[in-house]
Amino acid sequence: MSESVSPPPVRLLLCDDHAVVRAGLRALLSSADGIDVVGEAGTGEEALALAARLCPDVVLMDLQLEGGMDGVTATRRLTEGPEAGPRVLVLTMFDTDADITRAIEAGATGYLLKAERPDELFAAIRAAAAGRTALSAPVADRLLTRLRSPRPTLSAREHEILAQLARGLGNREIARALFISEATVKTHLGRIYGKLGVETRSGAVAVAKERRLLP
Amino acid sequence: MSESVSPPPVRLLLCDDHAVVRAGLRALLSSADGIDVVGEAGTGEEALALAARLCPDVVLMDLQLEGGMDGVTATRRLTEGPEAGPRVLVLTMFDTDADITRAIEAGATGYLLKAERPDELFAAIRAAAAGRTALSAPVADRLLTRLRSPRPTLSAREHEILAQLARGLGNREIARALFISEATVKTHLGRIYGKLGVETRSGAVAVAKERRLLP
DNA sequence: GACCGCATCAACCGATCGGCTGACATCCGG
DNA sequence: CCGGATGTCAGCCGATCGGTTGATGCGGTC
Repeated sequence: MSESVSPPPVRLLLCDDHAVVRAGLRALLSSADGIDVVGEAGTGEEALALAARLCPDVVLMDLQLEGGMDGVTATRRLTEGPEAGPRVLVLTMFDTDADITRAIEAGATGYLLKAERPDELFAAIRAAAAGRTALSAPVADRLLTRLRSPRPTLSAREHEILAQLARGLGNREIARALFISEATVKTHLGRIYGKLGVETRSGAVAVAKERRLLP
Repeated sequence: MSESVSPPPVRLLLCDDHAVVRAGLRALLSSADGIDVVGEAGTGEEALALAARLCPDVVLMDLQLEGGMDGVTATRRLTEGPEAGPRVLVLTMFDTDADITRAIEAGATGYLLKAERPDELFAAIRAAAAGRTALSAPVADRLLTRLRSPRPTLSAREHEILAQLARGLGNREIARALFISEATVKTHLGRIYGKLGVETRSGAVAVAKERRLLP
């Protein structure tokens, strides 16, 4: 090695809406070499404010946040903009296609599952600080599967239809809600069924909730 | 006080399917006086086996467990039986009516949210060890609200119907799946609609997913 | 300009759903 | 022993759904 002294520690900001989990992570990470937890946030807004003030190298972000801003939005806000923001490492419970996609599109440097072993977490944080991507094995799997057989994505209009559907509305009511004719609603529904691989409205709602296509 | 020496520490068993959270909790609790983490389990089955071997005073149980046995079942198994088993303190993310009810029915001594402050967690663990009940404030709120205006609860059979409904099955298919007649399915569905306050199957699925009445 | 995806609409038809009434058996607690 | 809750089943009917075919207009892209 050309380095004789240890490199500066990674400055880390925690963002998770569960205080217990946050405290647990802080306690856990304090035992890891080269990682300094410089702050914790319980909401997306707090994370943005603290990041601006503390200039951490890495933000460890949970995607599921209570209240206003969700983790994806917070990630986007942290990484957008011209100046070099912090790297965002997503740490979450779910390896859903939609979650992974949105997080990566939002600028996340890595995507880890909470089911991962703790030393993987340490390694991923250091990797993220160096700008390298870190993915949990199941996440990487899903990405590759996706690339092999690209999933049809719902159009914006189809999402709106789906949202109304999930409220239990009938075709006529959906039509009125969106200012279109009943016939159009049926056309959209047919396409949605096709894309989601279902045959009924209930099935569509179930799949939509499953893949978190709806708020 | 009549005690001049500190009481024996609480022997605690962790059960959570996320390794990172588990490690975090262990690290966090190691800083608390009078609490000894004697083991961790990642599944319900593991929790039962370890509890039998380690005889912990308290099991800290997550309700959402991957794989076979869910947290409610594990709790029931731990607390049922004639001999004095461990106290089970539920630590979970959701303060849903259904979750709370089922956990308490299964024999949980307390119900804490992961959003709680860490020192509340410490206090709750000591309370549970002493056999006292510990509830997070939002949980207690919900229980009281429930008592004031009792919600209609779905019967076991209605839950099964709902589960099939959420798979997108038609009445005939649900009937075949549950070995009953189509007429019966319709009868159940009608009652489910009434209890959930909806008028369509899609609405029922949406509400069910909302209230986490389904796995 | 031709092509294609997306959104829009119409009309039709068979299958299914939702609501209704009424019935019977079981089980449990007062 | 009787009521209440639950689970089971039947028949009826209007409303709705799901699928189909076919058509129009609009915005991009090659």
